[in-house]
Amino acid sequence: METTTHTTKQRLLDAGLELLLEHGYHDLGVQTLLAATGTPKGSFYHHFESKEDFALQVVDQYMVGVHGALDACLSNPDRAPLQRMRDFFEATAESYRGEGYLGCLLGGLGQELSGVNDVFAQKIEGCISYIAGRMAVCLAEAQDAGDIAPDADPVGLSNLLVDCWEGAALRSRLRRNEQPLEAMLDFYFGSAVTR
Amino acid sequence: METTTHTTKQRLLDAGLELLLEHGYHDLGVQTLLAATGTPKGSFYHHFESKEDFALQVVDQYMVGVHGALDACLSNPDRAPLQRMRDFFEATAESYRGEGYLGCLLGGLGQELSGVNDVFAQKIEGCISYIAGRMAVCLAEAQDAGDIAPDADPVGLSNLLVDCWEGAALRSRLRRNEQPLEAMLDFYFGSAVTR
DNA sequence: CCGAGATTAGACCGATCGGTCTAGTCGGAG
DNA sequence: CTCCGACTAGACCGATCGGTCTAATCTCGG
Repeated sequence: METTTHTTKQRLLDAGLELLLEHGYHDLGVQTLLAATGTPKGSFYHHFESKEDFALQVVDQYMVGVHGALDACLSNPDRAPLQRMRDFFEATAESYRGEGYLGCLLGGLGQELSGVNDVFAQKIEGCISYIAGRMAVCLAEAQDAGDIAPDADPVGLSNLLVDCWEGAALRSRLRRNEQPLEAMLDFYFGSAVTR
Repeated sequence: METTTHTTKQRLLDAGLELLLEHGYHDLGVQTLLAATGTPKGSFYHHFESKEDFALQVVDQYMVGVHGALDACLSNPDRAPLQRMRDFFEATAESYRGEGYLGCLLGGLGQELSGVNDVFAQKIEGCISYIAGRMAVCLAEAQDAGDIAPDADPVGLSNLLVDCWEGAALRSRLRRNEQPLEAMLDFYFGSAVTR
């Protein structure tokens, strides 16, 4: 019926968001996922070709949320471009808090699988570079408004931002707190890009 | 005889540095390691209690190299403090190049295992914070020399540096090139900290 | 030259992995 | 009511996992 996709499939994807973030790919067994959701194995393999296919669709599911947050934050007319960007990361940090500071799913799967699986490497790289692209648009607006240096490179600065964010998210996962995230944002928006 | 530790054990640790970086923890089977080094299983479990024990000792082995590079770079009297710090990361980037840009072992294992294994989480956090501590010393020197703002926080800036580096290393792994690493260093040393 | 501990050697183990298969259940179109 | 495709249900499969065990083989002090 294609409403919010199928409920069983959706339930699996939602559980996948949580479980893949916590366990990573290889440490999450299909059985664990099935037990956590009360799903029989036949259903899983009806909806997904394989565990890899499942994880890739979980990433798509993750990106649905990212798209939503990007649209909500970056188009806010009441905020300056740089403020809108920071709003997005503050909202992301808030959702990390709700998960117990386990870092970023993209970073986690990217780190674990990109050495060995090109499909995943390219998928995650595409997701991250998409986010950076959205940031670059905002940085260009900030440049037009005179908020950052006229000779700055919005694309370069946007990739830097998401890269450093991923690093801060990893440290946040190691420490289970928000401090690295906030420190990174303060540095980037407070003392660095602005000038 | 405890010369450079035992050769079989050392051979396993050296192979572990490579293989764990490429495969990560769960994707690297003990059998693969044994086949790659021509070691029988009995030897492996004679020298190591378990696969986890092995990986933890590989991290120790990794840190031996890090200590060496830190000592070599950070005590160079011919370079200013900030230059010495950048020297270290440039040397690290050079070694990443030799591995085909697979990122950082600490970041890789930390990301994969810290959600599920506290021993690893604390081990990796300790390693990263040790590196940051060494950087903080150098930043304090830079502050004394007037190279960074007198009100800057060396400890905070040093953690920021290693966090952002780990993020750049992840992106470098996804893209298999050095660009994110250099961009991050240019930003940090070029336009940000200095002032 | 002997004996003992360190190390090598690899067959073997139960558990778990991802994935397949067949049988049953369900809901709605005709 | 019938039928058919979508979905559920879980037993089952071979492969591989980390780890154990026993026996053979080195190494070297006495």
